[in-house]
Amino acid sequence: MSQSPKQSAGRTVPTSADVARLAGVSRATVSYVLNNTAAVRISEPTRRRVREAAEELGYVPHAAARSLRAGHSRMVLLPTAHVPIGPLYSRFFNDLQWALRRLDYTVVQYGSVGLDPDEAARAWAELRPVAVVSLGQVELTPQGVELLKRSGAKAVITVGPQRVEGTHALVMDQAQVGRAAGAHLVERGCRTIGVVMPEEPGLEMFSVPRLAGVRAAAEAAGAEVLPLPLRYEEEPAGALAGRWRELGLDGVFAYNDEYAMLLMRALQDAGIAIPGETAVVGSDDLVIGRLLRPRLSTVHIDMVMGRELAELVDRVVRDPESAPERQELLDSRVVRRESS
Amino acid sequence: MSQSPKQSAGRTVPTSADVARLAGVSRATVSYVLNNTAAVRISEPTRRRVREAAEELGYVPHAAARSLRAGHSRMVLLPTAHVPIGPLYSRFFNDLQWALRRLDYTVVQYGSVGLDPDEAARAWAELRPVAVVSLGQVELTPQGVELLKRSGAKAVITVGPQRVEGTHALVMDQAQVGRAAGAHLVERGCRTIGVVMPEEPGLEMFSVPRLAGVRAAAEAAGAEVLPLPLRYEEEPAGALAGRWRELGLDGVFAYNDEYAMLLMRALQDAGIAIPGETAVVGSDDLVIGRLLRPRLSTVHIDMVMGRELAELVDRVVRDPESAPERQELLDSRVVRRESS
DNA sequence: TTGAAAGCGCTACCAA
DNA sequence: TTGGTAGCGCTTTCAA
Repeated sequence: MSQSPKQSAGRTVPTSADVARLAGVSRATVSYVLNNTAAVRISEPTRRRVREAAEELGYVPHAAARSLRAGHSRMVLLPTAHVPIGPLYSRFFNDLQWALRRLDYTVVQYGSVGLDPDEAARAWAELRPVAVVSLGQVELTPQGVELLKRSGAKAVITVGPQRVEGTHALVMDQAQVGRAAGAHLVERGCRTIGVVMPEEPGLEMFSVPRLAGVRAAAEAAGAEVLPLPLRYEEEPAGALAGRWRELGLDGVFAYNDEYAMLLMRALQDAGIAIPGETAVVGSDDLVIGRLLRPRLSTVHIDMVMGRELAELVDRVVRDPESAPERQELLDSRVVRRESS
Repeated sequence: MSQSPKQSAGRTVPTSADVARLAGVSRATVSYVLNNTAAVRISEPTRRRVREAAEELGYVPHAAARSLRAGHSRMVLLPTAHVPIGPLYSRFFNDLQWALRRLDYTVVQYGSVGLDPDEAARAWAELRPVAVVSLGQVELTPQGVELLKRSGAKAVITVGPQRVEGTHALVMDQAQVGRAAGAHLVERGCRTIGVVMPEEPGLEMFSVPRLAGVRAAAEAAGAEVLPLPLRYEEEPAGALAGRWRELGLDGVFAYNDEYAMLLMRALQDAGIAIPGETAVVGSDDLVIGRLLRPRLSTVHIDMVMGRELAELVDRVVRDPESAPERQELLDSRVVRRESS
């Protein structure tokens, strides 16, 4: 057995035992001092010696060892996939992380692109997170939830359009966004309404319920709805605009402001008058929506704040029974500008 | 109560010992079977018994215990902050994660907003990652690097505008972007060039070198450069446009296409002719840059691919001496459209 | 072919 | 006020 002292810079990673040795105390004392354990009182000179030794060695506690010993971690795992979800979502995401860290959780995003739902759940479970907060970018099955809970997760929370068995669900009723847009278009007199469906993968979770919402609102008023698959590029937008008149649409809900901008530009280039010939409504109320002319009408979405969600996570971790299983958290309203 | 009490709340997380007991073998055998250890041969019936037991219990290995025992992990840590860096970066980021997982690393993003550089490095070190890849969103000091290496990180790689002592650096020379834009504007005849500097925090790492690049190109040709702080909102853009003529600018590099769009719209609303009175150049070659009229000229950036970086990470992990300490990885060129 | 047991780094209980 | 030490879940050496 070759005991090679071949650590990267020749030295080995310092442990609490090294600190104890250098300070001339026991490992227990080191632990007490560095964790400020309230139940034990250590003399000031000893404290100082321990601190100095730790400093000198560049000692950093080993999180895995600590949580192994403790039997639990404070890791909150956020599964992510690359879904170009826009500033709204990413702002929320950031707030959430910040708020969780303030509550003393270690927040870790786990990129799960290309894993199937059960593989993914297993990979997360290996890390033994105390909570998993799925923002709906990655699918979560009831089996996955069960596995996570079995491996110690106190809270499994989903934020998204769908309800998942066994989780605490923060429902974002995307259909509501579609209903708002649909109702608005109907009210503006539209009778045949197109709904842009992005072809980029990963957006179905949002686009499908939004379409359903438009449908509900439109059909209640006797208007027709036509889904319009579209890739986020100039060419397909131009092609769609090219056959616009044969589609006979007098209104369109364009998934979000970015797709709306793309389509609107293509329609204008094709000589379609907006809103005269076709009314256009986007969603998410992005800054860019105000840059084209006519200014884009949009659905403004009020999202739950990251801090609130962080508090929910904390509450569920402390007492899994304490929170409602399901909570609505999205509110939306149409901001009418000039394109509708 | 409709739930069977046995497997709901009070149950404990199954360990390899539980699997061993259920299968009627030792823990060692469980480990051999589940890890397909090549050095040991286990009979097929035993293998099956172990697998079935693991399945039945929903056993998931404990990553912390495993890496504690192994003395190392395969975790690659990517520090992140919320920097609205655009699709270019986020695409790269995603590719990197995917490629690293294919090389059997566990990729974890660690949100580090609001931590100072040394706190952050310490927090990362606690997780004992085998590699840290900093995409330049979070600052890394030489002390931080030293700490990480001391705690076992084999590779510390920075990707960004700056070189950091002790790391393998993949330099993205953002100044080059500025130089390209500056040279282009000078060539179009501009003599007094504005450079938009976003006021949103976190972008200085990109905006400052880009400004320096424009300066270099402009001053070589005897042109002047004026920094223009700007927040990403309609109002400040309008205000800037309002005092445009007194600034006497005949060209502007607008940081990126989004800021360029915002500014261009404000300038047009203020009656400034583009490119006649002022030429506008953005950066990053985003889709939206083609939606306004005139179409936006931009600096197209070719970034290194995530896969290449993943391979570099792997090489450095396996042999820290094997790779060059510094490598250029950004190439840029002006795409002239109509705004310049 | 399988089992017993040591030990990774840490904390918490109990003893001194 | 401090030290000794068991044991968290896992892998791996050595023995059977």
